[in-house]
Amino acid sequence: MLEQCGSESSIEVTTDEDDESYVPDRSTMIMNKHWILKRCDLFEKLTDDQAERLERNASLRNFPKGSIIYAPHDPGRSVLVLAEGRVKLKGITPDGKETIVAFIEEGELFGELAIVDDAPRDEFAESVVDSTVLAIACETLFELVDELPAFSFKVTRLLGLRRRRIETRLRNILFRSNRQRVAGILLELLEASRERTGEERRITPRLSHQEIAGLIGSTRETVTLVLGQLQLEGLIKVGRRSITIVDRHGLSLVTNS
Amino acid sequence: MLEQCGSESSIEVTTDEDDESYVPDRSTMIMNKHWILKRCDLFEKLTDDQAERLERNASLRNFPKGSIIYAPHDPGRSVLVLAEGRVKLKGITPDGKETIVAFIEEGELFGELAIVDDAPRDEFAESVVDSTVLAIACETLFELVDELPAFSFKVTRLLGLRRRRIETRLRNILFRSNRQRVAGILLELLEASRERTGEERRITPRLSHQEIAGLIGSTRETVTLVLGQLQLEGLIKVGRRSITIVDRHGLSLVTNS
DNA sequence: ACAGTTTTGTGAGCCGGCTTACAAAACGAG
DNA sequence: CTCGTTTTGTAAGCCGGCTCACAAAACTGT
Repeated sequence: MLEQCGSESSIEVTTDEDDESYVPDRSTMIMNKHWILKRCDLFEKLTDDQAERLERNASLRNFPKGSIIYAPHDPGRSVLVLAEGRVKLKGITPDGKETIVAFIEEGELFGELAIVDDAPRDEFAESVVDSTVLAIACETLFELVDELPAFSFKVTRLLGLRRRRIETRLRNILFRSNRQRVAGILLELLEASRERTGEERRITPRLSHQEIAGLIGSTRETVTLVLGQLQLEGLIKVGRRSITIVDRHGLSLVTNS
Repeated sequence: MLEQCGSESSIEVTTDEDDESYVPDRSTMIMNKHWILKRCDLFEKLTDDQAERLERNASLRNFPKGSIIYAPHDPGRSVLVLAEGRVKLKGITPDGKETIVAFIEEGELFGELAIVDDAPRDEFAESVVDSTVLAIACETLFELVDELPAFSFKVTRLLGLRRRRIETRLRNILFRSNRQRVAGILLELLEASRERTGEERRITPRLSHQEIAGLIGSTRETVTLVLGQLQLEGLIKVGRRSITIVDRHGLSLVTNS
């Protein structure tokens, strides 16, 4: 369990060239920085000139499944874009349980609090599958913010939206039973899911019961139990790392007990 | 308990003139909009021209102790500055318990997620003492953001810092015992406190045990109990609505059990 | 197909914290 | 000073959820 690999691999922008960890496998061969930037909606509206400047100060790295991209107390002078894979932002409690803050999907930004100040990171970023990450130096972003007000606003918006989400999550956890928490997190995850099968919709970041427990501050066993109940009640369908919401409205009734 | 007054009083900017709720009592007599803006560090660097434009599109209102400034599902087209008093941002669980998101002190901004999009509010803002609030229309802020990049960055920074704080709070609640939560929230509140008595420091927003419970998702009785224990152990001193941290380091040991 | 790993299922037992129920302080207003 | 309100203190009893302990699937790589 929890093979906690040492935090020897802090990701920070150095120069463009000496990217020793660049491994030209099937995916990164095809992928270039420009293509990655265009795929991230924060950067899609940039001019070619601006994009190019960004690329010059960005470095691409590969992270095998389960490796730590950054850890608490790491400097945090770059903002990261997930080019491929999936990343888990988490904390570790003193007794070793992992509290999951968020999942990052392809094309999404993370570690963006580095923009705010130069405080160290206060969470782990771990690749849950083989991932490739683009690191952009904060200074480069500052230049962009200065000359492009629209871009600045997009950043503000991103921070704001994520804050709203996490505040909702906090309210959905305080004072609520485990049953309510599970129903709540399922609905929350459903928002971010696009996959649909007819009327029913499946939670797209395929999660284990252990991970769900990490999201709501519960245990694996209890989550298994609650999911079982919800299935019996015909609200959801569960499979291995797969949850399909059958009765969305019924679930929202459960959250609000 | 919880006298839930109806949400008849949504605060939104109308015009400057017809401010029917303007009551020129001892405090608002002295206070003018300009003075209020200058006191909020977000606006302190504005030119006189900009400040004046802001004032024209801002409206001042008084809220007696315990009134609702805005409620969930309210439009949310303004950003608010607390000129005087204290405001509590909270949610209400289905069974009537209040989950406190944050306290707002004089000179601080709140309801600022209106900048991000025009989604309705998703929390209550309640004045815990008689308060006067300045409402600024979002459109006015947008103009400012466009022409003043530095201002834009300040907003981003504000959102980012608050997000970091709330993420920390989430991690400090998940998987943690009530004892750990109390110790954690005390340290968190201490950060925002300036009041000091020699070596010891007092939590400045004077909180009741009930409110502390609302912050960490616990009950009043349990909080009373835990605070009693912590006092016995010589880590803190408790009085009526008053908590003084004696052994800060000892407390941080408690949080990380 | 086989061995090892990951994920899920299930149950007994225990405990922290919630509930309920009072009561004593401490405070504020008149 | 007195009455009403707010805040805090305390304790018995109960229960949701955690712990611990296995075991059966389901998936992975070889």
